Amino acid sequence: MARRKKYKFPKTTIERLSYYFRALEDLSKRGIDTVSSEALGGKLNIKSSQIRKDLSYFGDFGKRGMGYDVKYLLKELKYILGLDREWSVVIVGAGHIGAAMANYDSFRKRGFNIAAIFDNDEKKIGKEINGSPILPYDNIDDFVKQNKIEMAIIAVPAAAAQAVADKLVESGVTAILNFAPVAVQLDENVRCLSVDLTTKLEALAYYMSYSQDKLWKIYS
Amino acid sequence: MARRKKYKFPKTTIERLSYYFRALEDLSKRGIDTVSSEALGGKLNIKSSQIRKDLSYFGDFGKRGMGYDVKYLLKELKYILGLDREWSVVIVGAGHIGAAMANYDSFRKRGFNIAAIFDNDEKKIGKEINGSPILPYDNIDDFVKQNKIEMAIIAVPAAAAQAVADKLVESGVTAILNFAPVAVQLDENVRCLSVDLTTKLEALAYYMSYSQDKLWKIYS
DNA sequence: TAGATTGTTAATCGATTAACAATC
DNA sequence: TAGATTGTTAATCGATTAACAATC
Repeated sequence: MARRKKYKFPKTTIERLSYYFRALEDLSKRGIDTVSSEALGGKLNIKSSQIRKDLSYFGDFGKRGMGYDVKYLLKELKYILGLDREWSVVIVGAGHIGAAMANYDSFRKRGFNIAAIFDNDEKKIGKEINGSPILPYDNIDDFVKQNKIEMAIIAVPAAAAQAVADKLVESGVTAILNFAPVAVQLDENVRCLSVDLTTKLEALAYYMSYSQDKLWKIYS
Repeated sequence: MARRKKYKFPKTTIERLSYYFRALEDLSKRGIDTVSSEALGGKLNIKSSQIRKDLSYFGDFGKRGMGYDVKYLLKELKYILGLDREWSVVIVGAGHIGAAMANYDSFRKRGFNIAAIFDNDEKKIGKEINGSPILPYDNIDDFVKQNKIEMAIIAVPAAAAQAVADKLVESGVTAILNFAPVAVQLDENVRCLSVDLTTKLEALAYYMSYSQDKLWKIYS
């Protein structure tokens, strides 16, 4: 295996690698075994030079004049993205979003196994969602330690998120996907990505409000 | 009302305005009526100069030496973000994610009303989720037109997303929040934000994989 | 007035893109 | 070889930050 070339690249690159990976899977399924950066970019609405640059941070995967071998690049991206292994994940919060995440089969397909869901609600504890048990929140520390869980999805109300995150990190979790609409403050060696659904809708509302006079020309 | 000053600002600014809005709501609830950019930034992990710059794109909201009046800035941000009105939204897809969105009360609190949910599944049609009816997908065009729906949430499988988006746009929708893991191609006057859950987890997996030798030093 | 904090400028930093030599 | 397409350089573009004069 190749790779690891430069040690600095835009934060957005990893996200795009994930898009490339998915598009390549699709091409592979359709029996296409070679693709140029131009063709791949067309599919994804991304400039070909952007794709070549992103890939160049990790190695030389293409053949000049030919493009990229789909299967080979898939294998390399799988390795780079850390998708060549299984990840055990816990979900905290068995509400609507937590449940939706537990039911999201794309996670499993990618090697993310939902080991358990934690909640405080007596009525939910003991049940399971999509095969994953709902356990009492009080047991989370032991569970995370015993099962060497590294990743967690936080799907609790904003007010509880920071405490949950702290507890998770204390137990050994080092990557968090956070759905609670707050900026959780964490040690910098813990990776935390937030998905803020309200903010997305609000941004849409903003754009809608000004769809008419989109470029503001009025100075006050 | 003031504002509309500059006509160009970073794409990230609107998202941050939404964070400011939420943090100010919290301050307001706690009876605090003045805040400095420094204090607000501390709460959100955002540099004070960033906050001042973001706000400056829209007007002069603060008082030198004093900071910002919480209630006043809230009112202004509400206006800027387009949250001073109600928005009618449809959800397409009554699966786990669609249902979670319909149940997400923060939307309603912000003035986003889920007018209806559309699905093809006979077993779901006729039921309702959190007070919103599930209607047959075939009726979506009429419904959107009759109710002048402007915003939509797409929560269908990847393969169906483009067709759904096209249909929505044809019916008059101009803003889309897309949960399907594909890049939907739309006319540029339609606003589309995507939430790609798998990509988020994959990015975390990447960071986990290299948490040890985070800064790559190995050249191949 | 003295201290605090804004709004804005200019510098820095980071990401994208075009262009092209290298090479399959 | 001629044509295609890479990987990389350098230019451009955009976003963040520090610094500070203005002013409450």
